[in-house]
Amino acid sequence: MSARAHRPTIKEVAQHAGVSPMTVSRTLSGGLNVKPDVQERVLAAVADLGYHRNENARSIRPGHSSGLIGVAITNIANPYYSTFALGVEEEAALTGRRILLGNTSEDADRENALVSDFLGRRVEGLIVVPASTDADHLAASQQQGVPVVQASRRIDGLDADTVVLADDDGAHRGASALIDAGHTRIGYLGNTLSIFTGRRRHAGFVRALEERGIPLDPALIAAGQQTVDQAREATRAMLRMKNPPTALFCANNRNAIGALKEINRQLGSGIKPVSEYPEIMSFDDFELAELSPVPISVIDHDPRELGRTAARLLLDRLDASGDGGEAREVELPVQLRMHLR
Amino acid sequence: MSARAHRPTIKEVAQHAGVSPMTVSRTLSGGLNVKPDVQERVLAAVADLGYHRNENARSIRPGHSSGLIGVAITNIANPYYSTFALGVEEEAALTGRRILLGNTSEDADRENALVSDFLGRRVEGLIVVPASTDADHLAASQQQGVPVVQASRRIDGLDADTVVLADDDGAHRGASALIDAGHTRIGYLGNTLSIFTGRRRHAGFVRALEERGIPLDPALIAAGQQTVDQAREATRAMLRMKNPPTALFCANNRNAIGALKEINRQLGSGIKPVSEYPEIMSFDDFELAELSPVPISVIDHDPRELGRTAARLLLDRLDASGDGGEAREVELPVQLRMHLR
DNA sequence: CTGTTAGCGCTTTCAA
DNA sequence: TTGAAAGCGCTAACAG
Repeated sequence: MSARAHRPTIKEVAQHAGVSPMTVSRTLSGGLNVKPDVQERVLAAVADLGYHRNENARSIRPGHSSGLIGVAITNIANPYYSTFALGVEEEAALTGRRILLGNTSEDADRENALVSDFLGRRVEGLIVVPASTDADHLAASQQQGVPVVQASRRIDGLDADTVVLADDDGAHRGASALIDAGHTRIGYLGNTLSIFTGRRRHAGFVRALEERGIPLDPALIAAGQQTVDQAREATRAMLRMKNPPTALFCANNRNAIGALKEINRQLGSGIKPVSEYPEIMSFDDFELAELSPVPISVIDHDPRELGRTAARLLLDRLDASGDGGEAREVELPVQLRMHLR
Repeated sequence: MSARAHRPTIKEVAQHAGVSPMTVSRTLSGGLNVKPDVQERVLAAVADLGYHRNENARSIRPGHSSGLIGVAITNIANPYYSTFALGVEEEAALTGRRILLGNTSEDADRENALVSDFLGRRVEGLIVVPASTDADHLAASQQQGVPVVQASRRIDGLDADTVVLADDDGAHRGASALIDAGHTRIGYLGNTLSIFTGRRRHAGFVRALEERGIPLDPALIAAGQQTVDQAREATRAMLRMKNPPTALFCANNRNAIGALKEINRQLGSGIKPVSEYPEIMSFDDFELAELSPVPISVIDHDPRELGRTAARLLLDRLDASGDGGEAREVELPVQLRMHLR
């Protein structure tokens, strides 16, 4: 537990090795034009003192960057986002970069503060799952040469690289499959339409119904649940209807899990047989979905790949050093995995 | 997508506001001894130029620190660890600090490299879920005045603040409860005994059996599964025994989920009724545990609180500025939630 | 091959 | 209340 409370500097290493700081610097940067035996002495001194080159000092020199990527996501604890973060981390680590991770809790103000803080720490770029609908802070970042990648969601009017899922297409295919299976009363559970993915998935869902001439019953639309508990409550309300839905379309894993929990709870009280509960279509796969008492189909995708792709878009731009051109937009495909009655 | 590729410095702000850099610095540090109207002018310039104080440059000045906490965990995608990371992030954010997050993938070399990198970036402290059994790199960090908190696991011979779960006690209580319920053939599924928690939970389990005079059948001990798939395979092997266990003790969520998946799969083929499958005791709660076809009891705890506690131990030490004294050891309690046949 | 000088962006110290 | 000088740790550019 003893603390020397002092971290050696390049000067001390130099002194220890009997050379100038420049020789230490050169040795640590690959050793060009440093005699092998001198290098050895330097490295020995480095090891002796436990020296670590100060990256912050380095980063203020012209031509040097921080090696930091700022990552702002809405909920670290949600497996979808943590897996996304893993993908970013892995890809960044391949180039020796590290991630500064911040949680926005779906709060635009916190996102603003986070981005501002990240810029102060001289991140090379930002990867953001926008909680905000406002482009200003991110546009400002780009104007200062700090590229932004928006992942999973897109902000209107932000001209930045984007990677999103095929939300509309996936939802459309999922809902269509339910209709194909004969469902006409399909409940919708999703997060608020003010969120990009919520809006797109809802749109795909609605489009499928319209195409097939199925009337849209407002009582069957519950958009606004951000948590599992809220989703459970919304499900409860829907199942209480005199003419309840025969299928539930869940626009994300929080809502699917909430629906499952509620159905499972009601099954426990044994009022109705399983066959009278709605089957489920979930946008997002999740662990243990297979234990569902009612058939559950999944609109599946890979959040890790989403993270990797976001990182690659950013790293591309960093290595292309300079403007790099047009904002790119990637839409990752989703895969429908059916499991119906 | 236009990039000015330039971030304003304090000098430019000063020029823009018609003052010296010092006045800008003072204004940004609270405005002591700066006339209000001058402050206004400075802040206007800051806003105009989109200036963000360079924290890296700041941090190299004596007396200033980076405001960075290095967090190294073994698997970001595991909800247990991501929730842990959330706890750390929240607590760090309360003091204006950010976290540098790295994934070790349970690899000691990667942990070493990560810690080294973190030290180079002048983190104020480290929070580590050790993948390594070697104390050297972390001890070295402490010697240089960078405190370390080890979370969830403890490394022998590392004199650092520690927060762990009541692994032994929890496992002991869980196993005892199974024995109380009449089980004598209890299968053990856990990760390798070379990992701290694996060892402790196994020890608590074994102790419970020994206390009750229940012989330890080596065929019922499977320690070494790190992934859900490995756990599934181990479960399969155990259920194939001619005299299979009547209960499974799962030492973490990966193993519990693997066991559940295997049991669920076998149920699908309808060879045996549910009642003939083992019930489960899981160290770690997890989402949708309640959907288990067999009764599942849980040794529950709060990974977010684990993260918060780890962060507080570290922040305490940072704010106590100086050695701060003895290494502290916190053992967070676990809670048994029974659900048996 | 090695060292000296200068300066990155910032703030502490001292002077005005 | 403000500014000038100096230096944090590091490394390009230049000298030797």
